[in-house]
Amino acid sequence: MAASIIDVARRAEVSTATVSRALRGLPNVSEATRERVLRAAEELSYSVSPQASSLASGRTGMVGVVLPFVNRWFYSQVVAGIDTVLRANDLDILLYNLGDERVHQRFFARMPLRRRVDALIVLNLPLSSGESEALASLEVPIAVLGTHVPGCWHVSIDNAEGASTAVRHLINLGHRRIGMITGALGDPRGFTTPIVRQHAYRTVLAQAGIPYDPDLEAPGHLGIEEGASAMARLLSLPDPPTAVFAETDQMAFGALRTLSRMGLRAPEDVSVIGFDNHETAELLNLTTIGQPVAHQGELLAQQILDALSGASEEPTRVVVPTSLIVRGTTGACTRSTPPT
Amino acid sequence: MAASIIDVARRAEVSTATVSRALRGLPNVSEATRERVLRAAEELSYSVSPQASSLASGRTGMVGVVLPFVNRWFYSQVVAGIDTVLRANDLDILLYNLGDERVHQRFFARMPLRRRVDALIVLNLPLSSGESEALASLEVPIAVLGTHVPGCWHVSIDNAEGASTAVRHLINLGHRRIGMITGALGDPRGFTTPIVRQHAYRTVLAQAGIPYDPDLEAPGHLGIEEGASAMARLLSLPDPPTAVFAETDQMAFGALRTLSRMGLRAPEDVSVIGFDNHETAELLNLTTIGQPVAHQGELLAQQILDALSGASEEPTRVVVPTSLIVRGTTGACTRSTPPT
DNA sequence: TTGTATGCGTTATCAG
DNA sequence: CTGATAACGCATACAA
Repeated sequence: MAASIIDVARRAEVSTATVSRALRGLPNVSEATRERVLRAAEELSYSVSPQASSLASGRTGMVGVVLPFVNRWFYSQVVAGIDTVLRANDLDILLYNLGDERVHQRFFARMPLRRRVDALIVLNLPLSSGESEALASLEVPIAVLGTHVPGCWHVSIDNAEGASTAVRHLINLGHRRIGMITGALGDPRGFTTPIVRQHAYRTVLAQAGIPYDPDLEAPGHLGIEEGASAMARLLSLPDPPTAVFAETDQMAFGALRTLSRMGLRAPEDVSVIGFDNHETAELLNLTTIGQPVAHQGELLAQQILDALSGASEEPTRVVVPTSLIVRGTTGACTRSTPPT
Repeated sequence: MAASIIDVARRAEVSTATVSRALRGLPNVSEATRERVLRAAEELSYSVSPQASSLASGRTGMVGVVLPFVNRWFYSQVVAGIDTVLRANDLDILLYNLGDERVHQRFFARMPLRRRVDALIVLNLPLSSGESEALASLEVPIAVLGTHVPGCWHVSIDNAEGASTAVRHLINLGHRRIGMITGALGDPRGFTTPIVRQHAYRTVLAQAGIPYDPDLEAPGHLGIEEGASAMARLLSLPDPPTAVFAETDQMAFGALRTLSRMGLRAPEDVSVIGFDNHETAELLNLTTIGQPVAHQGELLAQQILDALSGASEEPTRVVVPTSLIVRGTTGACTRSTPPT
């Protein structure tokens, strides 16, 4: 049996209260007794029971991290960022991977982290209002990545800005016939990012006086395969685009694969730009919109720390900048546009 | 304040013991009272306090997952596999990312999951004997991926077999001058996988009667960049290899990049084979040795369930098969070998 | 089948 | 600065 606080108290010849204080570094303990307690604890290789401690103090020392896909590059990167900061403050991560729709349902039905965590970090999950309320009912600070939820701390990138930059980059290169490979627009859970990026695409084209052509929007549903087939569809148009903006790098990868399989090259035949700066983007020399991924995780964790320490009363919102990363898949338009 | 078991007991007009039994589905409760209890709990939106429950029962409902890098494809994939199985059994994942050496040290110094978890899953972490003992002292079932630890459950692939298959594939294609890009051999923590794969490479060459040439072994230290420079070194040899086995797909990616930047092609100029079947391997058409990644996570989780349920007394070991996945980067040797 | 009573290991509130 | 003691919320052995 592991030693308990009582054993330590006996050995140090003090009360359990004093042991508790000494071990937690509270101020009102004389150096002499603190020494004695620490030694006794050491000798018994004592460690506090988190459960008992939580039960008595109300704090759990754990932060729940809820996300849709642990196994995707973006999310695993964010988790790593969160971990860095939380670990340094002795907070543990309780992971909830809600990729599967049924798991998602079950999660909100049973609320397994009720009373389990001191705070919550939610990554890019579209939440119904009922679900938001359910989370709020946990009465712990919540930091959200992506979607904004009232009363929550918030970190995100400016998707409209990033997407606009991407499309403008293509326009600046002389392209006028610009396609977009969109993704996850039809997902029943209603992720908002795809919508925002698509809207920016349309807006920038309109601002540039380029007429809207629905054929140039190829829905892809995320994923490499989907990006590939979307690109194939664009290329089969009577008047195919000279440049393509893919909503995510993943889809851009698929687009590039289609190009190379058809014997076409980027940017000579078609310029391609993605979004995310996925780790593979550099490998494939893909021009893209970069966002600091792990850093967003660190920011979320920092917000949690602020909330927990009471350093900041009001939840803050921080928008991190994206940046255009020009690599080899975008170039000047060489084909002329058709007559309007 | 959240409702406690006492509130439920009062409302259902039974004792707290009965509430506890009814809620956990224990057999010796009449249907009528169970109904009443469930209803009362529902009306009060009651949920048990995990801390109190743990304290009283000794079980925590959590499994610790300790790994070196959450943000790498391989590990995030394994975690997803683990999550699938554990989640289905209402076990939570407590994540410990020990990538940083200092974090690693601190982890073993403080053993933060002592009393926190019912079981432990360790992914590919090379452990000193002291560290193994420290984990064993937690007195919970442990499942280990990769390295074998006495007394622990165990899942792994046959690295020697896989690497041998890779090298034999090249030999069968007529290659005799075969290089290897090795990785992480010098890591102070002493991962064993690199050593095993390298050993297999040497053994197979010897068996084929191909003389050993140390120049053909290019240390790369994992990572795309390292793979790229390792390949550059191999190509700069007076008598460069006609085929290269990269210890991991990541390093193979770097090798491919070097080739394409130098205007060379795979397999026409140099055949390249990797190991892992990383998600990007298909995209780059890389021939590789595939291993079921998420599945290994599921197996680990299943072992933990077996251990926890007492279904199996003795820890089991399972070795999952690898498979040669032939894609486009390996082909018949066209260049003749030099005179021995 | 149900209730009673005790223990689980701390923290925190008082009093000293 | 230190000690006694009441929570904390539940599980379980035992009794009924």
